[in-house]
Amino acid sequence: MKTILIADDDDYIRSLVKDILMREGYKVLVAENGAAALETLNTELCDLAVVDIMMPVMDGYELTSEIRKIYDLPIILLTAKSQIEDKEKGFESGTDDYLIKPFEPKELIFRVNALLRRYGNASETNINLGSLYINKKGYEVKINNKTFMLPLKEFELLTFLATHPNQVFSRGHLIEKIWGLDFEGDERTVDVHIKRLRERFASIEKDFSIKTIRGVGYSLEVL
Amino acid sequence: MKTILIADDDDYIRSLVKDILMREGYKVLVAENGAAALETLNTELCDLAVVDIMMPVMDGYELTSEIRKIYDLPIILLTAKSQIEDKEKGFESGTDDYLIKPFEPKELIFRVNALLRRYGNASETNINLGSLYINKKGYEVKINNKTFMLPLKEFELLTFLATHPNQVFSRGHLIEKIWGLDFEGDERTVDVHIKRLRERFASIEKDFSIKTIRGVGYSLEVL
DNA sequence: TCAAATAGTAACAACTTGATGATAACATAT
DNA sequence: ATATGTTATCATCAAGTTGTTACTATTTGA
Repeated sequence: MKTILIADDDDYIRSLVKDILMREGYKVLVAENGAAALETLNTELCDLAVVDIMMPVMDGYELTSEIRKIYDLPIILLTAKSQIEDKEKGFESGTDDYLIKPFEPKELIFRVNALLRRYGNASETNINLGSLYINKKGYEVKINNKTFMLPLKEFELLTFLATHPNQVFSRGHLIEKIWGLDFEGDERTVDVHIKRLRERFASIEKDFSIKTIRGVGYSLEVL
Repeated sequence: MKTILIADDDDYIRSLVKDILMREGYKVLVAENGAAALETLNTELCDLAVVDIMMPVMDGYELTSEIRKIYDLPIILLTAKSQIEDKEKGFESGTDDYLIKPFEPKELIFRVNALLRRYGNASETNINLGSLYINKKGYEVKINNKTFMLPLKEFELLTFLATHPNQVFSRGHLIEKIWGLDFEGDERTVDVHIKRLRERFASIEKDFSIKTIRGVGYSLEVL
């Protein structure tokens, strides 16, 4: 699921945008000002930000510039003014798109979807879990910056567990998700792959481990 | 210089858009219909396309879908209607943005600039990736300043991989992008070309390599 | 404490997959 | 026509991956 950050000091707009996007199936985080927005970005992986221009202390342009310095996610500006100057200023600070208030929900949804389709997949293709980093597109696993090459099944298993950390999955569930519904084999197969993963990472310092919940299944536990 | 393709059957709009964008410093190519647009894309490297919805024979939606099958460049739709349905249809066919006629020149410029800043590097003529340098127009590859002359297919394969470093592509995907959708041949063909590339660069010092991800595909990994 | 249930492990064999070299088809230039 | 270079295909080999089995270890609870 993709995550969208909303930065707006206006309660009404904030909850309006939140409702629209949540109904569309996005996970939404809200921030009442620029500082809070930056803090949120620092702790959560976001795929896109919706930023209001008019905010006290740090306005939308400033916030956009600040975000651009560190993060590389698409930004939509909300503006009450339709003046051309605003558009230029917005572009200069690094906006990808803007919406003029009042806007139609469909309009917001279109622009969010369009930007995300093309670009916003940071949280979908990368997993960052403490010392564990997984790049799905590159089939690459890093632990404390040491790169591991895993066989496909082990990679898929680790990736699935890491997508839902601290959650226990039965062998049946894991087989269904990774091997597919038509897999006819033994559930012990999962045990063996878990073993291989543990073995592979045995010698390295890390802040996670694959835990066995006897009688239930496995989970990737993050300390 | 970035290249923009305009597809519109209306002479007036075509030359209007052309003027606006040329004044902004872009190289502009024009096509009077969908077929001509596809042909142009086939022979020229374009960074962005501005497509009118209302065109005879092949309308803007169709053209967008066709472009999407092969190319990966941002598309802006021009529409005379502001109906929501159009927006949805446009999104489904793969549009990145749209403009409602009549539009302000500044508005067009903003959207073109915003899209190009983020995605518009298709006509980027060189790639610099550590010790690897590729000049697309000159079909020239340099590694540590040593020049290599590659056969076309090898060049295209290397260039495609280098455009998306550290990303794994299936043989099917590579064939689609380099050989085209109508290639009927064996996927093993990719293996052979990969082998030739490796062989060719085997004796030279370099900070990249073509990695095999068993069961998935290949990626150009940069150290 | 002991038996039953459950999980961990090692070794193995079947299976996939990729690398490679040879070859033929094709194109191009001489 | 001939030589040269490019490209696709195929068969074969080598290597890596995967699932199974049998056995061991651990936990649980009667």
